[in-house]
Amino acid sequence: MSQKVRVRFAPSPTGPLHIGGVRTALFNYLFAKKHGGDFLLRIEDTDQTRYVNNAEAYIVEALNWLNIPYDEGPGKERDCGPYRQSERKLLYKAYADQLIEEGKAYYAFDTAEELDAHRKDHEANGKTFIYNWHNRLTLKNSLSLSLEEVQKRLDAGEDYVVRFKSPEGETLHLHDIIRGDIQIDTNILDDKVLFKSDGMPTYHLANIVDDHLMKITHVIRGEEWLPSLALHQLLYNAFGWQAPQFAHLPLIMKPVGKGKLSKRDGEAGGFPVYPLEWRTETENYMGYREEGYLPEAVVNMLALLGWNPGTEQEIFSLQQLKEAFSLERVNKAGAKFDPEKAKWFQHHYLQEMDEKLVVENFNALLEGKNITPGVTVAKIVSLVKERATFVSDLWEQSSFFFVAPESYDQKAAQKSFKDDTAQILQKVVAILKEVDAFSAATISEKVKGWITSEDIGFGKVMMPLRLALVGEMKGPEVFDIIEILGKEEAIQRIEKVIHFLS
RNA sequence: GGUCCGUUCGUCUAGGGGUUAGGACGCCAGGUUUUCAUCCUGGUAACAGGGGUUCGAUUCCCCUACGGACUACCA
Repeated sequence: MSQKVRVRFAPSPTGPLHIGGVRTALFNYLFAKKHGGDFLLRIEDTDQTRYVNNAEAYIVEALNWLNIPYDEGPGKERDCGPYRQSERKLLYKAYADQLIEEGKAYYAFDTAEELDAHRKDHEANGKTFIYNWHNRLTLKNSLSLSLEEVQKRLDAGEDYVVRFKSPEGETLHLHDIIRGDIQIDTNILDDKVLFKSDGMPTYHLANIVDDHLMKITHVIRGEEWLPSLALHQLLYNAFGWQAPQFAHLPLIMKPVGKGKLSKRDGEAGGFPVYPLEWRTETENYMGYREEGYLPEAVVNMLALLGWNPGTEQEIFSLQQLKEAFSLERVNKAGAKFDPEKAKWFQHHYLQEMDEKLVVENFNALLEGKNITPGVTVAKIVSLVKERATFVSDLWEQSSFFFVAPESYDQKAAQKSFKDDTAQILQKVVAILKEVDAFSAATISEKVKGWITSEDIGFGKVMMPLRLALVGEMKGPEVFDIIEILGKEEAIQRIEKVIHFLS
């Protein structure tokens, strides 16, 4: 008997989708898929003044990149479309009118300036101006004005808004899946504007009407909407509609300091706050995708920010998340974002990634540096991959394979270049020349055999050798490096040091 | 200011009337790597404070403090 689960992600196209919004979308998606339901995307563009052109495309692209596509929405029209509120504009007026007819809402003619003056006035006295039962009769609206006066203003085409008539003296019993029972005294509610003078509904009206029409069963949204829950419930009651269930997600907070995560934190902390890069003439924000994060890493990291499975498992594929997710296990308190943990997830998923794909990506990077990728790239990748968090780290870890060292790390050189170093390296060159099957194993065997028989000491050979090949004290096994470099190149690099020392 | 929501290691969190309060990230140490990193092992570190209730509270209740959101003809 239970109806099909339908949830929606309803962003406002006012700019790039913030990581907190991404998580809201993700939780909606996971909840829907867990219950075999639908995940809809609805664009809430009722504020024309804040509309940003590419924002919707950005949102869609971000969801696709993260592999959390919507079942219904712009471009995927089904029975409940259109899915942009601006395209549903005509629909809302009738609902506002219905409430007016039933005496549950009213016209208000107060100008923005007048209301502003009231607010300033109250503020000056340390009070807050609330437009509701206690003063609505003293303001300019269809409750205080005569019928004729109201009609006259309407006929004259005067600007008006429609306000909801919040009830007086009731206690509302609300329920939130995450927070439990909440009680609200309706006396503190204000008569929210439902319909604006520009002919557009406000969020509150459009949201309730659309959720009802789109048969939404669960509203999963950010905690910033919790204070509006009472109004929304009241609206459902006023229309006589069954309200969906609500779940208000905790916010994502700044890694350091106070407050919720904002775009500025990303710049300050050197980490992305947006899934995708966002560039306009005046703005330029980095994105997880462009920084080299894998979508799996971002999804996994976000899922565990505010939710946990109750077990000690931390690595989750999207499929596993769909199975494990539940709103009951979402936390109540806001979570500080931890860029370090994000990197940890990313490191994990890079290691899991198909190595062929890593090689492909790295090849592209090499081409960008005007280096022609050779057959050795696959070997190089497998040798240094484990120490990389991003594909771009691969270069940092392996550049010496492609570019011979121009100089030698001073500290290391001081330590390992001794009087007899040139002589020792001379011998190494001689050994390398003799090796026919040029593999790490045989080279290693020959060189180590020689070191042991001559009782030279490994450090005296290996350290300068590494410095000759790499230029610094880093990198994988020396003999692996020699194999990949090849006989000729390896010898050349060693001879360069010999020359440098003499 | 008002309303609502919240508070376990530095951070993300598990737990829940009697536990050596568990895990992860980070950090530190040791091991591996005759390098660096990875990796492995170990370590550091928490129940905001005060009152109740109780034989016993970190767990339940109240207050305080602190944090957060909201308080637009924005969403």
